Amino acid sequence: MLAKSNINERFAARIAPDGMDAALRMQLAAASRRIAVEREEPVRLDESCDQLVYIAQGATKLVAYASQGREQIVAFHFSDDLVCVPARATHAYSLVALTPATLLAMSLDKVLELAAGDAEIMRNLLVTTNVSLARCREKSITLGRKTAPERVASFLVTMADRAGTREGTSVLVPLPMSRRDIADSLGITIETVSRQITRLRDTNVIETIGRSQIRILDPGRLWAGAGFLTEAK
Amino acid sequence: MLAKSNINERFAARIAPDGMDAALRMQLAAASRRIAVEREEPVRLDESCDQLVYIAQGATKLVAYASQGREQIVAFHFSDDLVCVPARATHAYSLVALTPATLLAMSLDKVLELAAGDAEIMRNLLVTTNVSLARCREKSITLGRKTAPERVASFLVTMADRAGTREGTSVLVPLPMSRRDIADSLGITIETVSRQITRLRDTNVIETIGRSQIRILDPGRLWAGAGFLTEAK
DNA sequence: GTGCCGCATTGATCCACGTCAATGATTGCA
DNA sequence: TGCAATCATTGACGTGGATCAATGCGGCAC
Repeated sequence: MLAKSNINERFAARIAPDGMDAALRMQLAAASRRIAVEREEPVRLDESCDQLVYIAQGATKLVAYASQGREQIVAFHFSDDLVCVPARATHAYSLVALTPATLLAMSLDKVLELAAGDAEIMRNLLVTTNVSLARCREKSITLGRKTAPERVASFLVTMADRAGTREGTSVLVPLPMSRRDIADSLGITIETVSRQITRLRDTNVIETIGRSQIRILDPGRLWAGAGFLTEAK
Repeated sequence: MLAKSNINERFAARIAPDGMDAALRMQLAAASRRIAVEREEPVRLDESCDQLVYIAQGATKLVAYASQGREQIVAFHFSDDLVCVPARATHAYSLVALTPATLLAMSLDKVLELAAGDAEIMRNLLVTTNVSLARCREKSITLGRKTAPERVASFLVTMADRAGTREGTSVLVPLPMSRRDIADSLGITIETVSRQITRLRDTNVIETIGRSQIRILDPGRLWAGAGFLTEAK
């Protein structure tokens, strides 16, 4: 478990790698709240304004809710990620832990106010937000226009890219989320996820290691089945 | 048609409403390129790095391409909007005009470099990006978890919010995009969009005025059919 | 006005994925 | 090491929206 002071330091280094003014560091520490959460525990946040959350340790999912109990996972986040949890809009959002996690939460407006004079912090927050936006857009394509086989392949390629470790020609990918989480992230059902993973295993594209790890044996074929298009039409 | 100098002024006012240094203004003008496009014309942009585009006049769509000619509209933009067109990722993107439009395009990195010392500009760009991110997340829920009737209702509610004009209890909504654009934005087919609009008209929720305008007669029922959920589950 | 073209609508059929139900495997705990 | 609970897999069947195919209609040019 991380001590509060250590978390604040890591957050400071995250938004200002070149160092931060001691006064600002203290103000940010005062405006932020350390939160420890267990697996599957939702993070209790102020929903009246956008919240900036620093994932000091662990992994989380950002979940959006539609009517009738439907859930869509909007993003996964891992250690040292920054995530903006939107204020209540036409849908409600919550941040839920995938693993035991230690977080630092604060109001985005408050951070913008405190760091109003610091262009470097603003720039880092902007770049981070832009990366989130780029990921969200890629997800829109997957959700809007891809078949189930392509969705699962896209997911595995993305996870391999974010958290995989190369082993010669193959890639070992940890899957810290359940099949339900994968399904809720891809806009399909757990049964469909399962069938697609089985199919990829049967065709020797991947192998499964327990429930929470897969090894990509043939990255080329996995990529080919993901429906990507890198060159303009 | 807007003159180049006027466009630059409006862009400056958009990212620095409280005024901008004359030197910076000139540097930004030098780093940016004015582009006029016709209806359905794709904007020719440098795809090697993220591009920041200011929509001075007109309306555009940001389109992402998947394999086999599938298209997903990631966002619509109107006058005075700022949009970041991502560099080529696992999918290609392009910005396409919905109406004749006048734009100002530049490299995002270049802007960040030129405005590196200006926290206020960074802040405005950050807030703008955060709004785009929030919209993209709302879209993810629609694409991932909603039925066709809910998608169309969500779309009309969103358009009413962004571009509608109130008329007593009803709302007049312009639809500058084709049925194909609506379909490509919602991840369904034009036929399904058409059937849903017909259904909404038959149940007196909306009325259609030509092809590019609708009037929402019963905003409450439209909202109720959009699958929104504003309170946490 | 009027005629033409492209977009939109409507209908019939199909199929990918959802749903429902049962079985099987993994993991945490005693 | 074995048990139980949970999670994942597999199979059978149903359905919402895609696809294919006409037909209708709005908007622009002349």
